[in-house]
Amino acid sequence: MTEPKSLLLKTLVERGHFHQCTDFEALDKAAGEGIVTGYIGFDCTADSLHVGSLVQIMTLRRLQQSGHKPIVLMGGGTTRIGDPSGKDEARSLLTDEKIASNMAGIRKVFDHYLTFGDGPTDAIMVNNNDWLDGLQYISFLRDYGRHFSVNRMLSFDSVKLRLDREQPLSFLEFNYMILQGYDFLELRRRLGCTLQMGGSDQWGNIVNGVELGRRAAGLELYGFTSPLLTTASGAKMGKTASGAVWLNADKLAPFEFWQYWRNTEDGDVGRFLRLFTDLPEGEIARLEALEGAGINEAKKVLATEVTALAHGRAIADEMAETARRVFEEGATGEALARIEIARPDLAAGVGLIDLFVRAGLATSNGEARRLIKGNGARINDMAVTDERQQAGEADVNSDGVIKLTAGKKRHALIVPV
RNA sequence: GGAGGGGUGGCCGAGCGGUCAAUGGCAGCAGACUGUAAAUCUGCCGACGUAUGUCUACGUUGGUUCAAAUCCAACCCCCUCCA
Repeated sequence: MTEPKSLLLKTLVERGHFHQCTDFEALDKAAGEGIVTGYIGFDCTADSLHVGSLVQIMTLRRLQQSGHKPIVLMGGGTTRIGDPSGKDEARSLLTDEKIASNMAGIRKVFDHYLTFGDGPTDAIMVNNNDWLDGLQYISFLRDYGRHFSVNRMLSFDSVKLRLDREQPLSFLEFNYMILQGYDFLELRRRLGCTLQMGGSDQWGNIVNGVELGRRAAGLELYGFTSPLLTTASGAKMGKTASGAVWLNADKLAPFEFWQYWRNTEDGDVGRFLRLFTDLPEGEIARLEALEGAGINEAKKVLATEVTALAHGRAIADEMAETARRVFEEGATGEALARIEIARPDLAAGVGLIDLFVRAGLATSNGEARRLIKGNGARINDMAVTDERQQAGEADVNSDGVIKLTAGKKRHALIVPV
């Protein structure tokens, strides 16, 4: 690999997005000469995207920032099949209605990261169901199926993994890579798209598309992958107590989102700042160099910057301020989860176990009980020692709420109404 | 179609008539230590219940037995080999 000359590849390499490329020099040249249209496909398996997809989203953002045109490909059609990559077994099939509603949820995420419109470098969103749904089986097989060798397909990791583990792989799923390859060709024809990007687990699928373009239509297409993201200690990213770290505010409260980034491991701070924020390199280098407890400042910047992209600057600042009040002053903060409770109920006394469950700090009575037994539960910052303890009106503090805490970091406010 | 193997908690994976809510690992939660970090150590980790307890769970449905994740039958699904 030579030093990239184009702004696009320079940016992607510098920001840590680069893992592999089918033809680095050629893509570099193309990006230096004109607008490159590139796409990344997204599954519609959930009604939001989570941080696992954030590298991909940011890759599209970098593409646009570098003066090129991003396409968000919604896998409306391919989701009806299910990508076998990285899956031990077949996912259950989703209904078409579910896919449609998932797609609507995902669309909202992208508005925060890309500028959509009709201009030359404006982002557009397309759905591969538009062309996959109407495919004629026989003619499709004759035109494109002949370019795929089963011998080769069997050697792909996504397939091999299943076979090696003696896990079933249905013919339906086996076709996924063919259709994804076909998507690329179709996007080239419809929109002049010459670049497909994705996570490194998509390498095989992407290469298929590039090769199909060459074999079936003599086209020169490029593939580019980003590293799969794990934390410095090797864990997969994106999990919290309450589940995946979603990018939609209605799936994960912005405060939790901010907290997720605030709790980044030390060794990841620099890498994440490059990947997930727009901060200039100099600023990142400065933050990254902080040592010991000082690195916490960098984590706050990281959390606020990432939240600003996902939820807007105003909300991000509010979350930073809430966190400061809650953690550094021990106060209650506006943005904590608020759960309402009827005043008469409260007057009669409510069991704390019940309250923790209602507040979402425990998923079952048993879990709340365990939390209390393990000294992890607090009410208004006082440890709860008796699981039969009740909360009453006397527990409402000067802010007019009852503050519940689970562990050190999870808080909720009970508001009498 | 034939022969053999298999389906266990979020995942991996033991158990192969009672002592099984089910060993162990991963993931998760809490406590200690810290910096709202990592690593480490400790405890917890199906639901309900203050609790001796009750209920639900080992592919599905029946059966044998005082007693079944464990035995039997049928069915469903998967894998391997043969045709």
